[in-house]
Amino acid sequence: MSDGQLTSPPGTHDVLSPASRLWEFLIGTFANEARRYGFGLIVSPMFEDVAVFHRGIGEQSDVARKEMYTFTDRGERTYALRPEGTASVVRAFVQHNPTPPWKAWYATPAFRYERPQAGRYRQHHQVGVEALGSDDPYIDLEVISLAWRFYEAIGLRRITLMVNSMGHAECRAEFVELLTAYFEENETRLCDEHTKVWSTNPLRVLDCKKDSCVSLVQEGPTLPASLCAECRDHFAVVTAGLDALEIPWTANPNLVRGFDYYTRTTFEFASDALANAQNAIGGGGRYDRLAEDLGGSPTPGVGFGSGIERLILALEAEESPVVSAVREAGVFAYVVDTTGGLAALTLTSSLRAAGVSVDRAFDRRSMKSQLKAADRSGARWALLIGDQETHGGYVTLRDLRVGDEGERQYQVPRADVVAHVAELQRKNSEI
RNA sequence: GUGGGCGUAGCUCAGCUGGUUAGAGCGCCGCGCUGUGGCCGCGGAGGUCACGGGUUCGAGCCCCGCCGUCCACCCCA
Repeated sequence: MSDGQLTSPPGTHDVLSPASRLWEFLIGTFANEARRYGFGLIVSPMFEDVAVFHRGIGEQSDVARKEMYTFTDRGERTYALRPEGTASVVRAFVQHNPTPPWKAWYATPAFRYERPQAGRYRQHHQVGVEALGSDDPYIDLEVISLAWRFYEAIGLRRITLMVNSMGHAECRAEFVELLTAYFEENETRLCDEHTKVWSTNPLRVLDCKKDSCVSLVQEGPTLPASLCAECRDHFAVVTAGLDALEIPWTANPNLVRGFDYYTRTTFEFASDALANAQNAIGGGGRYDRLAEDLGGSPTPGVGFGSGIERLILALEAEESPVVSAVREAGVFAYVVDTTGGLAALTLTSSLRAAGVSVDRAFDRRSMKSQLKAADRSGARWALLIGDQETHGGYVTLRDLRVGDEGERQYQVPRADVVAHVAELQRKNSEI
């Protein structure tokens, strides 16, 4: 529609109910899980001084080079919409200097200017956690296990966890040196693309999918071989911990991820149900230099983020029963009032105060029409109030999911209705 | 940034080699049933055929452009 109709910008989407119920479920489940692990919610600005991201994710990263939404405000300050979650959380940590270990979770949009396609959008959404102030590998394990338990809780089954260690700054630098020397010697064996651009970010070649790069990388220096004893030990504790928690994992020495801030532990979760290239549903790692790079005192950290849109794609691809179950959940009761609407006003108010989820009709529609709306709402019960009920001082309860006409309706005194329906809802939720 | 497919009703789509009032299913509203949803029957509302040009006696259909969308590459959530 380019006929003047205003629409959402390219690569962005409106999520309406009932599809958004899945979002409520995912974010709500993540919030519960994060609280259970002792993480507190952080709400921070969706835009930051562009330096936060340049110094954070690295100026040579693809995201910083070509995908950032940068703008200048009226005060001539240069900002960028956040392309990912970690850098701004660490900026907030540096600014407020909370007592470590500091554990924060978030749910936020993230913005990247790129061509939209399956599972990739210009505005997508992530839930995630960051833990700052400890380099203990057991805190890496808290982050990874939180992610794993979260995926279990939302019903994902076909998830693969890949782990790797980048080493600390010296190991990493040494590896990059070895890699650079190796590529210089064998430049002709790189794929066409990387022959031109490999030197800006040699690590990128590691996850190139072209045959030429793949075979070259296989024969070249490896990250594990470049790790110092301390980094090797750190990684060994992480993998042993995964085994102790019975979380299946595979080592992937070529897993480097897109942001430059990673040190030591890196990991990524992929869905086996997603066939396309966008099968990563979450990932993260350790970033022991990031706080320092953003002007704070040296503070190690580890975190992870997961894309909500990707989680939904993965659940759908698995044909998870969770998807339909969550989408079909509606209100529990629906008030049908053919006496004008005042009775529905007071009854819905009392029911809601008692914790019952209830909807009603408006516009003085016919009973037939209101019942139709009740049916559509997904409500289990219709609460009928007509002239008979008003005069008799009762409400008729109609079970909308019973087929047998004789068994589906009964009357409850007006004074008892709220308690009665609240009880029905309580029993229903036990099932 | 590069390349390809597709834009017809709220949704999913049909529309023959260009031919006169543009169709279906689902959804929506109403009626059959002056107090009762889901099934059934009947009726109704809803479309400048994305947009702008062009060719033609005539364009939803052909050509050009443009926007959007989907998909692939790069890379990621």
